[in-house]
Amino acid sequence: MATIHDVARVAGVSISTVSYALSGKRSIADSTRQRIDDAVQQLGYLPNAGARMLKGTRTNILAVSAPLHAGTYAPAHMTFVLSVATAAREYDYDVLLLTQDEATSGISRVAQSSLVDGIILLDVSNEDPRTDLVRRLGLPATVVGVPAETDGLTCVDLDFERAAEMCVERLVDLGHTDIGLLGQAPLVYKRGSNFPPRFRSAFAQMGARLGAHTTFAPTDEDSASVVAAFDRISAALPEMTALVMHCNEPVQSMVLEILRQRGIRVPEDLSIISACSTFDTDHLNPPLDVIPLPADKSCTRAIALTMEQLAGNVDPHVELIEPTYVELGSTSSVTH
Amino acid sequence: MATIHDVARVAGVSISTVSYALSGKRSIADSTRQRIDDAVQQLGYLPNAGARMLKGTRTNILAVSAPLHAGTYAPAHMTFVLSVATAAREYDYDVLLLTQDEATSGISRVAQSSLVDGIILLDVSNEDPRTDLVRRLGLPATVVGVPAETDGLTCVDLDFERAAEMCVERLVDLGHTDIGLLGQAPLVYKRGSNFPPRFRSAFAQMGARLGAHTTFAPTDEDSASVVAAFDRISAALPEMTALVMHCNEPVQSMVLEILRQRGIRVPEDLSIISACSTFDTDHLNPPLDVIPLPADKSCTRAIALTMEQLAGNVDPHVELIEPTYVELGSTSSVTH
DNA sequence: CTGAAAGCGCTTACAG
DNA sequence: CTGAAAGCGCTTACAG
Repeated sequence: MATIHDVARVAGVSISTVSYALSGKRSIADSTRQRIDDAVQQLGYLPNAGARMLKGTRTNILAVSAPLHAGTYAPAHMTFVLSVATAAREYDYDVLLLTQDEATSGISRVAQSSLVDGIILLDVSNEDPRTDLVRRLGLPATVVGVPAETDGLTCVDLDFERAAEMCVERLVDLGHTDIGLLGQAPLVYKRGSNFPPRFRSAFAQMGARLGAHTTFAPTDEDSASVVAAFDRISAALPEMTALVMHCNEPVQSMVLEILRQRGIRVPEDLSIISACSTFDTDHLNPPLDVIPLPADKSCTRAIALTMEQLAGNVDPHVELIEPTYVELGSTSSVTH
Repeated sequence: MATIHDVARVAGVSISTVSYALSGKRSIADSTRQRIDDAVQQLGYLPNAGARMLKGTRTNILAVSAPLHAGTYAPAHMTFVLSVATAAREYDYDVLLLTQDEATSGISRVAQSSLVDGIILLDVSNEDPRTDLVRRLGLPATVVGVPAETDGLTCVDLDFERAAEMCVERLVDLGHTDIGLLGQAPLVYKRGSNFPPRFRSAFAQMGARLGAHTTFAPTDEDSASVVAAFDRISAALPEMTALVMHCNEPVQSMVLEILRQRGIRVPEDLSIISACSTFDTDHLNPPLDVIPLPADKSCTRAIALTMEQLAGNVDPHVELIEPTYVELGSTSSVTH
């Protein structure tokens, strides 16, 4: 690989001039800059990453801690990881992947060996050991999600409470009074995962406030569980005219299949909203009204907040992204 | 962060002794080693990554190039990325994630800046620009998959041809003579993706060799497409008694749903084999005989082969993993 | 068994 | 506008 010395030799200048020309940290004569640029081009020169790191300024690497919890929907998870990587590149940062057990233990390792400048935590639960770790290490970090204790942390997430409220408000506006909520895997609620319970309780509270009857059932991803959960909701709410689904895409498909089999029409017999889906719902049959979970927006923001911290602007806070409602025709007013 | 100088001071030795004690590259008096270990422990010392890189030996980072092609099943893709990361850690390597457009362009960048010691290519297609890139750069690399031209490359993959043959052999052994093959998304075959056509043609050839009638249909992931594809196969093969599914898990579920609706029993009316599934099929209803696509095995092997190259043993070749057949009761002999 | 010193490839005061 | 030099934190011949 070409070094800065090679470039300097070819351009006929000193290495410090090359360095300054590349960083733009002091003015360079046009002719000199031209010769340096040519030499860089000709040699395919790129500064040695190790040397840059060693000089102490920046490694230009971010760690992304991405444990894959049971019950987490892999495609959604993947979307977040990819979004982080893509957003990081906008700031000339690369992303180091910490998964499985290393998702926690790797944090100290990469921090203490000065391999990374900061870290992004994905899929945090309420009591997540990783939050204490980043607090203690004091390295720039942003949490995607909202753990139980946010003191000293920078967090960004969709406003799940608001999303739940928007669902209930819309349906009540349309005249619905009996509204079901189909949730994620039971395990997800038990594990102390954060956003599903947040959504669930905001949903129940808003229902109570607006005088609607609501009920909730979690479900695993297999079709037997989905049928059982749907039946539980129907039994608890015999007059149900609307269903909010805060569950993974395969489960949403299965529900639509069940409705088809039973001759329940959407939205004539049942209004449906897909809440916080990572993926488009317009290829579903029928397409579903949706409040998207904007992975790219969360991750872009998470990276921006981390860059802020790297610039020295440390200001721990929780940033909630306002949900948007997308109408695709799966809700209608109740016809008595 | 503590440096090697801090450790040396606390232990009362020189930095070279610390370095040798840590690397084990020369013998150290027990008492000295003890004091060094204590100091390391006490200070939480970990060698600076940049300094290690700069010394030129190793960065201990591997890049994983993981473009997410349209039509690629994200959970499967995710499994491969995670498996690579986990396998790399066994050799004390971290993984840098290159995705999207950077999956290709990032390769030169990280290689030329000496950020990584080697690279793993995921999801390669027949004519993949990344293969030429790694050939040209000459850096240690392993391809998971088999591109059209493998000269000078180290590749590892499941033996898809053999897997297809095993499916046909087993079914013919059981007396089946009319066997359908449900494939992946049409796009996948058009794009020049590698393993789906490999599977498909080996399937057809083995069918012809053993005197079975076979037919093939690709399908997208939505239920309308799946129904259409299944109907096409049924129409082409009215006497069909066996179906091989080389498609994503959601599609497999949909097929089983179709069969249920139509009263087609598995395996009494139709024997089914799930080919090259990344995930378990035992939660399906019914569980399906399967030839698993062993992501962990491929990735573990890919990492091992890359480590070999790093050790100087460069020996480009294609390594095919022997498929295994797992019986779960979804196939039976034909009863005339 | 241990230490002093060179050098990896950069960045950035310090000098002119 | 440009250059010579120190130093980041290691590893590894070279010496003893």
